[in-house]
Amino acid sequence: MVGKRQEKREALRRNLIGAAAARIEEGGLSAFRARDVAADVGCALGTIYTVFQDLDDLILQVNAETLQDLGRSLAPTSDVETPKTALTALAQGYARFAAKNFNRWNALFDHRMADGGPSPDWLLAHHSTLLRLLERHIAKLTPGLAGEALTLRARTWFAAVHGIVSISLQKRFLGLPDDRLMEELEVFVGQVVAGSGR
Amino acid sequence: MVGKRQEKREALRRNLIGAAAARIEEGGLSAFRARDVAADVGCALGTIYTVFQDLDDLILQVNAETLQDLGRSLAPTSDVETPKTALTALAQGYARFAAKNFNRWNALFDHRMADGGPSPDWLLAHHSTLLRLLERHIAKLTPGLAGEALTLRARTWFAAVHGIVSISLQKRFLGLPDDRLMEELEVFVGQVVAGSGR
DNA sequence: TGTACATCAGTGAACGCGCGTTCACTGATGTAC
DNA sequence: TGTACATCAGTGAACGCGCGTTCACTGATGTAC
Repeated sequence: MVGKRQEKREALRRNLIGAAAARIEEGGLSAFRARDVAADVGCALGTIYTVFQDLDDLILQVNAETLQDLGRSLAPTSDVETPKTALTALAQGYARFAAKNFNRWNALFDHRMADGGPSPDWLLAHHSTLLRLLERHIAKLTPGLAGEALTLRARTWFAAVHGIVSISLQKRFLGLPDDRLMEELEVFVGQVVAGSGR
Repeated sequence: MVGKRQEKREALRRNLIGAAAARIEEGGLSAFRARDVAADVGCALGTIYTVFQDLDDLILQVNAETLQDLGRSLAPTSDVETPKTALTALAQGYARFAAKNFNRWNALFDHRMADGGPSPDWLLAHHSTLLRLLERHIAKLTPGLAGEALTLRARTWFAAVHGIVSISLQKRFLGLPDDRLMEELEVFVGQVVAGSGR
């Protein structure tokens, strides 16, 4: 049976990604070690390198999964709502996901390619998918906007919300208090929506 | 002369911070090495540790300087302008500073305390000073807002602008194209200002 | 079904390098008389 | 002003550790006949 080997391989791969995700969530990217993942999965250190090119590769796989999880947790934003309701729900859903999966979510932004180059295309595609969730509602809000300009506006919108969530959650310096975050997001979205009607 | 020793000491300290800032600006925090700084200044490796507690300490000093530079470059925002003009100028000024001092600016947010703890108070104080630049104009915009609530709103405002600038400049994934950043900031500030009039 | 051989997933000790930090030392600067 | 001594800034070779990655090996799985 040829398929059995492949099945085992695939299971190993999933286990490694799962263990890596758990480790990243536990201690953040900076405390992430190949040896820990191997120990968690119960395989030899070298085994990781028979499945992934290097540690960076493994981290990218984890990030891809995180993006998919994020997408799933934002999905129930249907068309029937007003743009304001929908955009508020998306912003707050993003904040909730970030808070619940803090270190994995951070890894999305902390991780830099070893050569300093851009992320691989397949990862960028995940991002675009998520941005399209926003575009729908922003288009309703500002009917004149379409194509390139709409995509750009969605990016700006995401970036602003991300900034608010990000500064709030890494309490390092000027963090917003946690309990106020949801409130601030609602006010913020309300302001931008109110100011967009032209 | 006792003062002469202290003078030399102070000069060495400034040289080290200057060289460190240059190195950070050149290659980013992740490529920052004690040996490089020592070589640039022309002193021994160990000398760094006679002036600073450890490398972290030196990095914090560089960050403090960066914050001061940022403050200076934003300062010419006088009271006579409308809130919209002033807030647009501040947002675009922030973007300009970030673009010109990209790696030093990044270091402000990339750097984590070794023990995972918060930044020292004297560094937080620098942040607060900068936030006060915003408060002035936001207060004019929304007269009902004061005290704690005003500070919070200023933080949210800063975080949103920071997010837009940050996602744009680290081109990694969904970066806004550089030349559109200033434009997007203007539109964005316009929207929030328009939506704040209550 | 059984035997001999080939392939390849998985192993883990060892390599190699980078780099922050230390510490015994030295030479310059300051003090006492 | 000059000499002897004390202090302390500055030195840089060496330490120590962490950790990603490799590679010669082994044992399990699959194939041929």
